[in-house]
Amino acid sequence: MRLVIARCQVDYAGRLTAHLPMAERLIMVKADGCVAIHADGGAYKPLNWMNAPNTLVEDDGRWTVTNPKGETLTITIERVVSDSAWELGVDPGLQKDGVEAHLQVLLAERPGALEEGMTLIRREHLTDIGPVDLLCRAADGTTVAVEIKRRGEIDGVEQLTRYVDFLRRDPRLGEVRGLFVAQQVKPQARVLAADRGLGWLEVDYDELRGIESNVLRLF
Amino acid sequence: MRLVIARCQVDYAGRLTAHLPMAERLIMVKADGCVAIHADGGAYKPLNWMNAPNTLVEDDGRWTVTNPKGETLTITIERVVSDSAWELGVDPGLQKDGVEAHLQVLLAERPGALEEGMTLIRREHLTDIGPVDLLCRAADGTTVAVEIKRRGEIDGVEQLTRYVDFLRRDPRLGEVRGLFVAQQVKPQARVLAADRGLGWLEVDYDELRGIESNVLRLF
DNA sequence: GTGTATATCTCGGGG
DNA sequence: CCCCGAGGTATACAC
Repeated sequence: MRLVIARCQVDYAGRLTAHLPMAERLIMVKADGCVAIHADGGAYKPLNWMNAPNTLVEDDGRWTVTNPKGETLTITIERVVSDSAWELGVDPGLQKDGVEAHLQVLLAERPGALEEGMTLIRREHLTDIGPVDLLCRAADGTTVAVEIKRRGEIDGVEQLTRYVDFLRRDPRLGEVRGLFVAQQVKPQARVLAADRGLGWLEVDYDELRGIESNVLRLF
Repeated sequence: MRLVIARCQVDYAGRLTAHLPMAERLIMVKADGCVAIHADGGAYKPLNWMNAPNTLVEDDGRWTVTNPKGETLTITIERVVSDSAWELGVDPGLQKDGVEAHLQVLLAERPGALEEGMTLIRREHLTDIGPVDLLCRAADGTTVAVEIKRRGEIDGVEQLTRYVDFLRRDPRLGEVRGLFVAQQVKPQARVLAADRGLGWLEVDYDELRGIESNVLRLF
C-alpha cells in the first residue's frame, strides 16, 4: 500500500464528471491497483476513486488512472508532502454475524415466532423468479410466503408481491398469503404491504437469539 | 489525518458483530474522528470502520472507539510499524455534474421538452408512498406523473406504477397518466412500461443543457 | 457474462 | 431527528 500526502487536483470522467479543486489530500494506492483520494473528514468514502482493474500512468506531476470501461481519473499534483509504501500481505478477511442470513436461520428454526402454529415447509424455496426466503404452512392450512429483511423497505414488498403472484399459479399450494418480516418495517412499506393485501410483522433479533439460547440451554 | 500501519486485530459490535484476525493493516483516523481499517486491496471500502461522531480512547495496545448509539470498535494492536499525522485543512469539496438531480432540474424548467404544451404543476409532489419527481399538466388537461432516472430500468417503472396507482385515487387530479423518462430506457423497462400502460421517453442530457444555455444566451 | 439481492451500505435532502 | 431515495453505489452469488 502506497500513501501519498500531496496538494492535488482531481478530475473524474466516466459515468459522470466530477472535479476536485487543488487542496491537500491523501492519495491511497492499494496492492490491487485501486486508487482513492481522501480528505480529512467525511467518513470512509473517498472523495474520488478508481477501482481495480485499472492502469496507472505516473507522469511528471500528473497521474492518469484508466479502467477498461474508458473511465479516467486524472490527478494533477502540485506538491508532494509525503510518499511512502508498505507491504501488508493478504488480509485474512472479515467474519460477520448478525446479518439477514442469520435472521433467516433463526426464523426458520422458530416459524412459530411469526404466527401461532406456523410450520416450515422449506427455506429458500426456489421459483423461476427467485428464492422465497421461507415457505410456511399456517395453522389454518394456508401456504404463507415469508420475505425477511433486516430493514423492511418498499423494495422488499415488491419482491414479496412478485413471489406471491407466482406461487398462486401453483395449484398444489392452495391458498397463498404473503408475510413481510423485518426488524423494522418502514411506514411506506407498511402502506404498500397493506395495499397489496400482504401481512407485515416486526421481529426482535435479540429476542430471537434469546429464544435460541434458551433452547440451547434447556435441551 | 493520522495514518498508522500496524499489526492489529479488530472487533466491531453494533448493528452486527464483526471480527478481523490479527494482521498488518492501515488504520486511518480523520480530523472529524472517524476511524477506518484498510487492507491492501478490496476497492475503497475499509474492512471495518466507525463514523463520526465518536470517542476514541487510546490505551496500552488497545484502542476503543465508541459512538453515541453504543456501537463499539475495538482495535488490539500488537506492533506499530509506522505512525504519522498531517494537517490537511478543510476540503473545498466535490463538484458533480450529470446526476439525476440535475436532469430533474433541467426538465422541471422545460416540461415542454417532454411533450408539446406540457406544463409543470409541482416538483417532488409528495404521496403516502413517496415523492413523484414531476407532476405535470398535459396540453389535453390530463395529469401526468413523471419519473426521471439517469438509467431507466425496471425498478423505475415499478416506482412510477405505484405513484400512478395512488394518484388515480385522488379525484381532484382527474385523469392521470405516467411518463417514464431517462437518458437511456432499457429494453426490459420499455416492455414493462408499455405493459403497464405507461409512456416512456429518452432525453438527451447534453441537448437539454444546450437548450438551457441557449435560453441564457438568447434572453 | 448478466441479473438479482444485500449492505454496519454512504450520502444528501426534506419535513 | 427520522424518512426517503440516489449512487461512478460496491459486493456476492446465482444462472
